[in-house]
Amino acid sequence: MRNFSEIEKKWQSYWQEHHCFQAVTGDKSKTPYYILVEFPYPSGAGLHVGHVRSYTAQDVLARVKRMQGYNVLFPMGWDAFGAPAEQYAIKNHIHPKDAVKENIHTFKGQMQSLGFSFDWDREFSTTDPEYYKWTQWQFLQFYKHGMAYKAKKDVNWCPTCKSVLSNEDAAGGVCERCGSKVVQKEKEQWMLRMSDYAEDLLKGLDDTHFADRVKLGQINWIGKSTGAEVDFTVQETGDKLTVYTTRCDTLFGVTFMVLAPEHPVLEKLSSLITNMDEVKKYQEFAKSKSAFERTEVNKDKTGVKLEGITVINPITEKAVEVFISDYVMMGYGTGAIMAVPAHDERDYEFAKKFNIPIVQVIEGGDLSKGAYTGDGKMINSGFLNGFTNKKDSIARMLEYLKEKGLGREKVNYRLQDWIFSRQRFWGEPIPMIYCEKCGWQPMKEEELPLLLPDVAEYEPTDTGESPLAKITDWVNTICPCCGGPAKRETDTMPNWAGSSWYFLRFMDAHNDKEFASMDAMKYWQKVNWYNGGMEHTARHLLYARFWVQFLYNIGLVPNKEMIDVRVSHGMVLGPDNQKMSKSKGNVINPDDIVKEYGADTLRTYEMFMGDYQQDAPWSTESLRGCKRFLDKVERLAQKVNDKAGYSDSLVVIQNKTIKAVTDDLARMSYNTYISALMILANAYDDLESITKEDYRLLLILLNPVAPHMTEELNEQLGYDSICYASWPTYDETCLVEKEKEIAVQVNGKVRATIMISVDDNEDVIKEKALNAENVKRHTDGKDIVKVIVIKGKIVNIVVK
RNA sequence: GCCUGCGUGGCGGAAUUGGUAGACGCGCUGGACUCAAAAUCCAGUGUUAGCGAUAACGUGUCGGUUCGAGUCCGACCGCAGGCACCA
Repeated sequence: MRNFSEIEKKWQSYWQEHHCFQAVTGDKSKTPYYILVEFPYPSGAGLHVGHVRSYTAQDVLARVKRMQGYNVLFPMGWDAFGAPAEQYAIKNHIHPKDAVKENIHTFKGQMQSLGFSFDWDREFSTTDPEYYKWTQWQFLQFYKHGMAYKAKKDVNWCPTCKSVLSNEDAAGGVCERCGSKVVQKEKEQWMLRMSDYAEDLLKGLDDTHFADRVKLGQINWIGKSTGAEVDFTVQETGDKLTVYTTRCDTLFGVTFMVLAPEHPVLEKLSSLITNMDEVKKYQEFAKSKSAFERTEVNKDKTGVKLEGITVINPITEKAVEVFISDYVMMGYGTGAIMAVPAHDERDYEFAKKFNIPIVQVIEGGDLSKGAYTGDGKMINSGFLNGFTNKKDSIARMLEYLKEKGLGREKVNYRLQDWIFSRQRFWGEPIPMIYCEKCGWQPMKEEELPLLLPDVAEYEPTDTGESPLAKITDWVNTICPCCGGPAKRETDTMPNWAGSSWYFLRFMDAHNDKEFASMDAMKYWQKVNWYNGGMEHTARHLLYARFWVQFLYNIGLVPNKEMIDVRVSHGMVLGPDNQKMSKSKGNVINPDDIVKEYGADTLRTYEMFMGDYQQDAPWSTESLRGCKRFLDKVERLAQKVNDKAGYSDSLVVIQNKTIKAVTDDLARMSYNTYISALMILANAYDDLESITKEDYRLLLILLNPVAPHMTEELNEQLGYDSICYASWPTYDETCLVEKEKEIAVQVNGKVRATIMISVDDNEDVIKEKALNAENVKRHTDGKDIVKVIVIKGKIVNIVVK
């Protein structure tokens, strides 16, 4: 297309003026189909070629589905709260609101220049008060149903900047801004009881069609494990101390116990612990470490023995020593473990360091080299002696524990409650009020939204509180309960909040009575197809599913899972096969490509570059190849004759292409979709002339990926816009070629090819195969043992 | 360490249920058109040997199943991503 930028603008306006992509909620004449792509974070850097890849893939799907007669909902919006916008604003001395407005403008312009068929009538930003009103409203529902609570939690704290850091900003245990060592500081934070939903989130996966790798990501994150709780007794006081283990079969091998440094029982027992100073010092030491350091693997085990305390192993009734160590986490299980150094690597390391005895209870391995974690015959294990495998031993031990009341079966999840507070300005204010007299009180729902104040200062405070804390006018309010003086919560919600339900809002984006009406949600039902980045498949998806399941349980959404298919796209890497980054200087800007080659070329290339779910490097040379292909399609217009119907010689390849392309698109094989069209275009090019209908078929099949030029060429043929066309269907009977070349093998090696016709029976094919010149050379003088004929595919002759 | 994905020409990648490995595109080589260039078109292009027909080898490595393996099974090596002291 010589004037591609003009043509692209022309059709972009045409689509807008004719509302071609508007989804009408409630249209009963069509089947609804909801296609979603992750709404972007509108950063200052503008749209990335990676965005273009997933948006194009979904746009292709949306355009095909429309032609197939579906009522397609394909919306777009903005996920604009969060730290990057705040930091960008601080750095550039502008209000985050203005920064976001600017960035959205840029992003939207870029998207429109690429011709994506979004329904812009449903556009919103998570930062719009009309939207975050409902995010706040939903938080109140969590609170009212006992799902939100305040708890003391450690946060990453930079003592130099006096600021709370996200895990990303504290990566490597060092403050990103000033380079100081990050420590842990306790802060009261709002929490959502997501761990209550662990089992439902796991089971719910059965009702979805997520890609396997996505499902696995969810399963790993939830981290279900089945084991047992076993009660040990403190010898000196008789207090119960419970551990969690998945290996209760090794109870006879327990030689010590380890508690997390924060374990609450330490305070209770402090009068008995004779080296409490040392214990306190270790607790401080553990706390001074960042989450990063603490979870760093392969580091030396550290810890302190609790002098004056021993616990009784309920099975052996022997006393063992107790230690504290930071390799035991308070957040998982009971914060206490029974240590079996013979059969656990971490316990083994610890035992070696502190000279604790090691008792082998399973045969196998070489304990001078490390713990044996495999299966085997039980030894030194009382009533378990003679058991030959883990499974039976665990079952027997559990039975025994239950019988004697010493323990019980227990399921644990790694999934923890969701820390919902951020000490930031640029987020949804949490609509809670603290009154000295009445405690925490929710705001009245009718007073929502609680707007972010419009102020000049939003830099972080020295105390680690949100910048909102400085705005006394805003903070001071009255208690909704008693009417006395009270203060607002100054923390804001995390970035994940607004993105946990935005797909529901798209179903009914302008509703000012509800976050979305039940009628609208019942009409659209679910997101049929959701694409996004691999980096969001674990957390964003889990948060969104949790949010939806909660809304379902209180009767506000029609389905427990509101997303059916989830697929994650691969990254677009730089030409050097590295992740694109400014510092590497390998960033490709989509605007430059659109300007020089046109949107259709960029779209086609990004679909052609490789497997959609796999990373692929950028190549401007290959991009030019796609431009050449589109130019060739344009030149074919000169070959159009005035004959009616389709050319006879093209019927087979046309039907084959329709089938191939339709199947390819259904399985997201965009690169082979393009290649099939290249083959078709080459077949057209081989002919002297083609008919109008031949040509139009190619244009329609190509339209989803190259919508502008195909619309233009289609118009030149005198047809109505492809927006009103139907997706072509194929005729099974036209797929079979009358004549076909197949290979003939001798002992598995191809020796010749023969032409067969549809009417040939097996004997005829056999004869043709055996008579082929080169086949005879390889069979002469040999015994033919067997001739295998796979009809329409291959002949294999076995000789001796 | 665990989980997941991937290893195919000079390059990006095809091969949907085992059936002509390398579709399609890029690049490269030669040719046509042109005063010349660009664009376009034609031919060739896995490696080795041969003028050629053809032959041998060839999908990370080793082994297996099969008339037939890139595809299935077993062991291993390498790369990428995710989780990570989870008891």
